[in-house]
Amino acid sequence: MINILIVEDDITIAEALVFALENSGFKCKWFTTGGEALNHFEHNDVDLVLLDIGLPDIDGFDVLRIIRKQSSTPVIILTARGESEDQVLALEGHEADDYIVKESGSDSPRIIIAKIKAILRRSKPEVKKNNSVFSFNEALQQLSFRGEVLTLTPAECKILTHLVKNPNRIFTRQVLLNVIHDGPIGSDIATINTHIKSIRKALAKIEKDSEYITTHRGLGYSLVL
Amino acid sequence: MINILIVEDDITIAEALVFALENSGFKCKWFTTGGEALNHFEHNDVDLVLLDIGLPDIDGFDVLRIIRKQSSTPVIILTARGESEDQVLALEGHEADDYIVKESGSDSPRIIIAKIKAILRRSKPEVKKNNSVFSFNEALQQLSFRGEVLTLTPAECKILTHLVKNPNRIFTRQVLLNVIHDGPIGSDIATINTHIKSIRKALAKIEKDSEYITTHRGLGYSLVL
DNA sequence: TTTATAAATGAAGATTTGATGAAGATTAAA
DNA sequence: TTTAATCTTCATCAAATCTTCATTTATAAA
Repeated sequence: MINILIVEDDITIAEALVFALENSGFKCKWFTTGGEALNHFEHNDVDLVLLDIGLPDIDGFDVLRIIRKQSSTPVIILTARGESEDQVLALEGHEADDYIVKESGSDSPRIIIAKIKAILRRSKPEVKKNNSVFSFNEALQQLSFRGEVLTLTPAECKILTHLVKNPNRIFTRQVLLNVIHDGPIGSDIATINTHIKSIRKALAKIEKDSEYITTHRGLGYSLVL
Repeated sequence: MINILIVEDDITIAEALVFALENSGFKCKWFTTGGEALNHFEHNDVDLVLLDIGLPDIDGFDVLRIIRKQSSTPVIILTARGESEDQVLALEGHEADDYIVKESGSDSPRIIIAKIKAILRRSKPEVKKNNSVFSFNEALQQLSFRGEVLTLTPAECKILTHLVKNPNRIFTRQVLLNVIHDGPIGSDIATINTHIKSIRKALAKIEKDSEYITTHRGLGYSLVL
């Protein structure tokens, strides 16, 4: 689930954005003032910010600066057509990741979504997750726990990655088995027990008695975060 | 030194770009055809590509696809005003990092440079650093390791060059096979095992037990720097 | 508390994957 | 054409990993 924070005081534009983004599977939070937006940003998990420059209370660039002080979350500036100076300022100031010119054209939402995807692709996943205990290095396909790289076998890594990406959800052994094997290969369900054991052992090597992986008797396993 | 590869058949635009970029401290290589550009890309250290879509020989998107096959080097699409479809295509296809609309306005170069800086900031900095262990002599097409020239066969050199240019990333044997062969020639995947063996042997001749090339069981190989 | 069931554990066997060395095939050079 | 270099294939070995299973421990219900 990717969370997008929208800061925009024009209701028409904001609602169009929210509509388009939620249709594309993003989760949106929309605020009309910089103050509310900053408050939300500081207390929630935000993956990307769409920021209008002309806000009623604070200057958009100040919002950007305050965000940058505490995080490297990608910020895309929303700017009205022709405000070229703003664009250059935001990008040159080593602050914004991109800008989008607000247009009424029908392609506009598609371009915005495409840009968001392009930027999220670039931004490092472990930076995005603020206080995450687990982090995943996409390039090396490595999971880290409390900053330390876990030495896991491929099957163990697949299981734990799945749990990390879907925390606080119970998965049956059958589902976890499917996570390991692409096809419908029939292995004994109990295999998962052994894998879970190994994963717990790997976690314990870094932090003893960490009970991140919970057993749900008769159901399966979950990762509590 | 940041190397930028420009692919643009319009001489006026290209020269303006080169002028602006070199004035900002970037080093530019300019080609008018996709073929020449790809050839240069495959044999040199390129940090970012500015790619025009309307090329005389190959379609710009094909160039982009071929680049993506072998590397994650940032690519910015250059597009003429109004070609909105192109923009969406390039970004949605999970390929380009951004696009720029070519304009004659005086702000245009400033925006381009600002965008380049913004993207380079996002793209992994570790790719550029720590490369003192390996160095590439462009003129002689030779790789050196700890100052000593490596005696490698062409295939081995291509593989290792690719790993050196993209360190700390896992490449499947299939991808590394594509690096050797331009076309889709079908060789046994296991061939790569043998090449890797030879490369390791060549490295060991200079530094024993250097574990630069890591095996990722079930996935592929990576170069750790 | 007792009992039945589920899960944890440890170890052994089966399977998969990669490393290695050598031989054959292909290509390029003399 | 001959020769040398290089690429590819293949068989074998070693190691990592996956799976199974018997045993012990924990849990929940009667």
